[in-house]
Amino acid sequence: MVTISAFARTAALVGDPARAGMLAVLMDGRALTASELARAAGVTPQTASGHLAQLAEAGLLTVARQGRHRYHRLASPAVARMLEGVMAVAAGATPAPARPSARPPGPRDAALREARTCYDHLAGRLAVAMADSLVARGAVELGEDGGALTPSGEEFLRGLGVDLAAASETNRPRRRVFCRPCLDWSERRPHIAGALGAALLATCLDRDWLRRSEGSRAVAVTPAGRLALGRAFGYGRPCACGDAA
Amino acid sequence: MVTISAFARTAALVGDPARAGMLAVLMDGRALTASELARAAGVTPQTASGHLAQLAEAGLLTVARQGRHRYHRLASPAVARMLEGVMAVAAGATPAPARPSARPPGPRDAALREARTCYDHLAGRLAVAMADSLVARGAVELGEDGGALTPSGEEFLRGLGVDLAAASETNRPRRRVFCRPCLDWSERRPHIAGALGAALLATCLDRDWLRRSEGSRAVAVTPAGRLALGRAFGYGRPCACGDAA
DNA sequence: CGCGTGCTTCGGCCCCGGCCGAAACGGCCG
DNA sequence: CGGCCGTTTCGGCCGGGGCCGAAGCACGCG
Repeated sequence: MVTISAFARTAALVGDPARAGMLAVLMDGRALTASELARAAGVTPQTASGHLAQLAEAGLLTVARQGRHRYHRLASPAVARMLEGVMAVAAGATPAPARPSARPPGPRDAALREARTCYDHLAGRLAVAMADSLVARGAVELGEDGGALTPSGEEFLRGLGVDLAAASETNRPRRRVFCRPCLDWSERRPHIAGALGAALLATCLDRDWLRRSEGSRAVAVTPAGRLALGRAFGYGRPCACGDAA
Repeated sequence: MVTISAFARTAALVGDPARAGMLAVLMDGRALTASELARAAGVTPQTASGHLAQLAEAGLLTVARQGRHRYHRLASPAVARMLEGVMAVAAGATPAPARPSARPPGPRDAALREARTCYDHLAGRLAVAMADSLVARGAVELGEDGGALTPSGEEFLRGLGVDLAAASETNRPRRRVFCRPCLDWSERRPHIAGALGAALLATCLDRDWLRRSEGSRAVAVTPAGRLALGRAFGYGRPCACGDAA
């Protein structure tokens, strides 16, 4: 039985601005050092240290000591899902009441909105466009609570070089159960998460269609990627994805 | 773009013990009055009123005025999913460090562990047994991130009188996308949520196999239910479900 | 071996936010 | 109309917890 106090404690850990900032940065699935996280959260190292100790103690983070650095990462996909859930609610909640002090979207934010990693899969305009394209061609079916890869989708993705067998291995079940919608907080529309989303991202990185940026969750589309993603998903064409959908 | 502050604010709303208690009670999907929620959270009505105002303002709750009562309920399935996510992390996090002051499981807790509602579907030992049985007979496939109803499962459930067409209507997509695992925080094993889970609960209530208890999330198994659920899912038999699975 | 660096611990400050008592508001009933 | 009850608003109290400066460890390197 989960006590109310443990329940509240877990949420409260996410509810502090400094800790929330750290967790948001860790959402891309990478492991970061305490100092990097301190900078990301805008606090001094000693404050960050306290926060990280709490998060680790509660099982939200795992730490790996390596030399004199300590690398922190999200402890499990369950933690990432929880954070996604909070983000989805936060996105749908207050439609920006009045915060003109918040910086207007800068160039770096633009890159993030275009394409970024979200724990272990892609997010941003590119990811939403891919999801739209896959749904439009009948390759996947997406609901609010789950999704499925159709036989024709299986064939299509195999043709693209996506390693579906490896994707299945990371999950128990046999087929069609590794597809899950994840509400994109910049686009406010779903993209594909789960093992299938991870496999898609892995494929894009393997084939050098996308490259991670240093020190950011943004990913850049290479020229080869622009060609391949354009052909496969209509990415980059004026209006392949339905704005009115 | 979801700002870090909105993200943290949302989590912080869940992170207060009094609000967490209210939200946990509302997880069964029912609408409750402010006084009921105050009692559930163990605070005075005026304190509860403040909390409820915050939750409504942030879009976590919707309120419906009815006479001199105000009924509060979770604003959307997204909110329920977020709370589920937090519960799952809280359950996996601290394996009861040392809290002997917490009451030992009483008879009421026993009923809750046996069978209860979880937003719009079943949870507890019964729900886990149903999920196990459905997986064992190949009716559904459950992964960590999603699930699917197989054709044979579709037939089996239709034979039980589950209204799959109505279940589909509540979700956009055409088929097989309304099945989702939900980690049971008393059993620590997955049960079936999503539209399919809701349809199963609706069927059990319709056929009077289960009855809601007044003022609690617990549900009671009727004699007819014991028979029907035993036949359909092996519920009640000594070891029909695999403990070693 | 001693310095620099990454990280943690300790102590004290201070503010945010939850809590309740008292009182006002509004619908309902007798 | 008067009393009642569910709910809200206001004001003041108070405690938990975040924050930082300073100091203490641990690790690696020259």
